[in-house]
Amino acid sequence: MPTQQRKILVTSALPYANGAIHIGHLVEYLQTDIWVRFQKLRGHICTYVCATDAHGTPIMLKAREQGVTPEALTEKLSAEFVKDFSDFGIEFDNYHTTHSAENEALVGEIYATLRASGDIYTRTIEQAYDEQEGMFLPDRFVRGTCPRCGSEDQYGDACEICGATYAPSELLDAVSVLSGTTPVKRESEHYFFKLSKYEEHLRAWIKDAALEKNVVAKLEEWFAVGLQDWDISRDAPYFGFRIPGTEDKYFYVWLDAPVGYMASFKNLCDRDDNLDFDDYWKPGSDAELYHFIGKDIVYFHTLFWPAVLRSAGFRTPTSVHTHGFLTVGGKKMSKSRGTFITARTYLDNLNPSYLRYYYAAKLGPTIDDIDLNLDDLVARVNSDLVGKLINIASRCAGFISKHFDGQLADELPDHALFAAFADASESIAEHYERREYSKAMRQIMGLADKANRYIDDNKPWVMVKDEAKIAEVQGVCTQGLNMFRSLMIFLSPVIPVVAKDARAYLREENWRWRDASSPLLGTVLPKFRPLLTRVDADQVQSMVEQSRKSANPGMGDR
RNA sequence: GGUGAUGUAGCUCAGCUGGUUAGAGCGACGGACUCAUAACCCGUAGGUCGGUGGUUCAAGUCCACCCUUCACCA
Repeated sequence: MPTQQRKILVTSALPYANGAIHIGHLVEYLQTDIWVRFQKLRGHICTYVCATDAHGTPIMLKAREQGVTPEALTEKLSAEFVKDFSDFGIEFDNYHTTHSAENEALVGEIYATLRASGDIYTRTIEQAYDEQEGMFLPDRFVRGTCPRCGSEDQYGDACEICGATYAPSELLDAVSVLSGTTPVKRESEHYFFKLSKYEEHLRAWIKDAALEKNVVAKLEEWFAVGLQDWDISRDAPYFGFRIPGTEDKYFYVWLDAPVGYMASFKNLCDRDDNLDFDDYWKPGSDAELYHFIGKDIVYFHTLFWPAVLRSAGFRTPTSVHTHGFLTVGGKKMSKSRGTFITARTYLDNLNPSYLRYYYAAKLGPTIDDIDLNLDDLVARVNSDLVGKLINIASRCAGFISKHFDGQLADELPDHALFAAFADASESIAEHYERREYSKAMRQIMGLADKANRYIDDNKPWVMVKDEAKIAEVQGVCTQGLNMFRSLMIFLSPVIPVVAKDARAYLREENWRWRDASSPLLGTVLPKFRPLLTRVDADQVQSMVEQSRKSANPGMGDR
């Protein structure tokens, strides 16, 4: 049992407002949501905040392309994000945006402190400039021929064919993606953050944070090369916050994005009397702070962010939890294969509980990629969730309602068996705590097998025909339903909606983790209704078809 | 290209610091049961642990090279 109540602040990476949420994004939000729900179930004070990442050149250009303001674009997408997340049962305590008053104030405050500490300096750099559009071009907005292998139409930062990295100016026949004109080199003054100054602090922090070993290995590489100072400014036109004291310089989106974590929390604190911003963010805070992220943004969260926090006089994160990418059928998500599945397309076809369970069954604490195999999803959900777990309740419920007016026995016939479930609770909790969800799921399903075996061994359908043994049927089914109940409590962070329905069936108000260790007795239960239906492979197929069509709208025309 | 990962039964994955006949779940096959959303229970088969070479009394487990897949290179 938890010895004392912890204060925990958790974040997921902020979704970037230039496209829809897809099943790859969901790995992270589901991983985080499960962890947060688990902590709350354990009785800790756990706060989960997120926000829309609303700034930067891609958003500015996308808005321009659609003929709307960036504010309007990001607000529209934010609303979609919120709906998608909520329909997947992802329960934020607050969802905000980086384009907010709180964020602007915090970024300004942090910048002022950084400057005062002497951690900011300016330097003139040369960059690709589009004269027709009148703006500097991010590397990705310049395309041309790779100087090494000669592949055409490559991005300005790296060649997708041979993997070479270079500056946009090295590309042959470079053109601006925006205007199609040839970019010129132009000088501009940029603001830099002295990251190199924090190398020692970062090394110490990395040790304390106990980062995953592959993450540490990657960081070691970066240290070996030497930390470069960080360019935190961009020239106008740019959608973001203007740097105080300048006319046409803006904070780079990656500076204000992580500050968005703080801003979202601040926004929540302002209307929740039980939460105090400083209590969580001042140095020496006794609260825990965790960022869940994907492995693509390790750099920003394990180097820049802790260094900026340190320089700005805030506490640093307790740890950063990094996950891998999602592949579908062993390959990258692909629009033409129909495996680029948006959250909405999934929801239009399948129950979110399926995906929540499937991800949980595959997730561990490492940065390894996880694979979504659609046939495997069908098999696994049907077998584990419906075939064994819910089946326990389903096969006991009928006897209880038919022969005992729905009433559970007052005593369990097999205390030792129930104790085995209670005893497993700490080990399962440990797995959740360490984000070893796949291990937790395996252990839970092992117990489900045990429960089914118990029912099979005791054969209530045989006893029920024998007058002398009919009382035993009530006991056996009460035992069965209690095992089911404990397992549903263990699984409630993963499949909250199913758990809620199960709880309603059992006529209980709410569940805490420790409730799994004490049986429910004597209650009169309502008629049992199926808690989850099997996945139909046809539904999966139609989801894939739909994804393929919406990704290639013209293909059906011919 | 450099760096770091990854590759174990049809599928999805466990295998800690090298040590008896390599494990699980699902699927397949056989049997049993009929309470349950054709679910559940018992049993069987199935792997030269990516490849080659090496270190060792002993290697999925260490080393080298090659191949697959993936990420990072700010």
